[in-house]
Amino acid sequence: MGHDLCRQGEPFEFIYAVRSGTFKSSLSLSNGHQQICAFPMCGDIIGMDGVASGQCASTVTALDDAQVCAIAYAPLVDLLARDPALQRRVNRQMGYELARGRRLLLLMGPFSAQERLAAFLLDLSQRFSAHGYSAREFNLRMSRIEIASFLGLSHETISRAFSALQREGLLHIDKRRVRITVLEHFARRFEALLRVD
Amino acid sequence: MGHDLCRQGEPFEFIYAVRSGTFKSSLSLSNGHQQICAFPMCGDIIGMDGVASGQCASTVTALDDAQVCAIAYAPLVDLLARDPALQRRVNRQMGYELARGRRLLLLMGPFSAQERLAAFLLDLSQRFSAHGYSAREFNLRMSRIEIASFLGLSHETISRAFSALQREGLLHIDKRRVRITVLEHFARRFEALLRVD
DNA sequence: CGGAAGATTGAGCGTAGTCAAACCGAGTGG
DNA sequence: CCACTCGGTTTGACTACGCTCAATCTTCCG
Repeated sequence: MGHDLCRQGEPFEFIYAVRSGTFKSSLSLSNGHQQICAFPMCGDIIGMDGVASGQCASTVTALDDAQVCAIAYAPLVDLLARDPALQRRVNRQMGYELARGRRLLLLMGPFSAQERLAAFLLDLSQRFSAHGYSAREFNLRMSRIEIASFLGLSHETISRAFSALQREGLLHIDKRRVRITVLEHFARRFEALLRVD
Repeated sequence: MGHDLCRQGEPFEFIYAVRSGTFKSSLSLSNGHQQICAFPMCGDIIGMDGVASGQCASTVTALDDAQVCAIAYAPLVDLLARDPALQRRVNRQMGYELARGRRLLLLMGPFSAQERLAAFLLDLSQRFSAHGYSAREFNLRMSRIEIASFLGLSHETISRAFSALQREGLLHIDKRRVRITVLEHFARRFEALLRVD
């Protein structure tokens, strides 16, 4: 918890398959600013973005107690050559990450603070439910500040957006506990955000 | 020119290596909004984001006369199994795309319109110069509206940002012709934007 | 108890969005 | 040749959303 799985700029050696827990991956710029660019969790692969440069492209920090499976990249490459099925799996995963990044980029465009936050919660909800947890009620592992950085907003705006969603009766928020009142309502209200075509 | 290389939702069959020309890849949402998420050009690989879902994840449109090398994906997979060097190359390219996406996401965060535009121009400049063209002077292949969509701004704001950069003497803009007055000044003024750590 | 970090809320301000008008160049057709 | 349209661009005026600064409150931990 709070520990770094890898740090931006370090030599790239491992990729990690997340088995449990939540992480944040962040980029820091030379001007001191820091931006969170993903919240990897169960089922995600961490570190693929270091393949190209040979350096870890981002710093990945655990937000809670987590378990990962570290996979040394160099042997993996050999293994891939001998196991086409595995290779296909790795390629698919990278394609998945790419597509997910695209979708996210989309969010940052012409959407209001409330819409961004709603889309973020919907995304979380879907990922939780894909792994057997409740889609309606869950604990956020990340602070308002981290959500803000991720969505390109200020943390005060995140706070206000939560309050606004609650005022509209769409969810109940208590600290980091989120309960979506009626998932169908919520999803219908914001479905256009993440659905393509 | 103006033709689609592939369309969002179509079965995924090919990836394309760009030999010349410029493209835009865009996502369209169910609410009708459209977002440009990349401007692939010479040296880039298009279509990797379809690997995971088996569908083209975005619509890719030529912005000028262009040449691409189409590579059928299914045979490529077999080939990769027999050619580890090529496989490594493909993985690197995907990692590169991933990292590039991350950097972009970063831009959408807490940066002003002028900074985003400048970063966009710097990125273009670097890509042009990497392929033997002038880093100081080039033609934009895309409209203000397309730049706006890409950067998550309105096209009027793009226009104003160009004017502002010109007023500051950093560049000269005439329709789609861009001349950066002193590349070093320009880069120093905005270097923090894309440089990590 | 005191200090620190997180969260919420308010007040004021500024940047960028929206709406609108005008201009320009390229096509098209009378 | 000129009139017309259409898409792209620029600029202005007004508005609004979100940022900044600030105060307050809670929780957590030393």
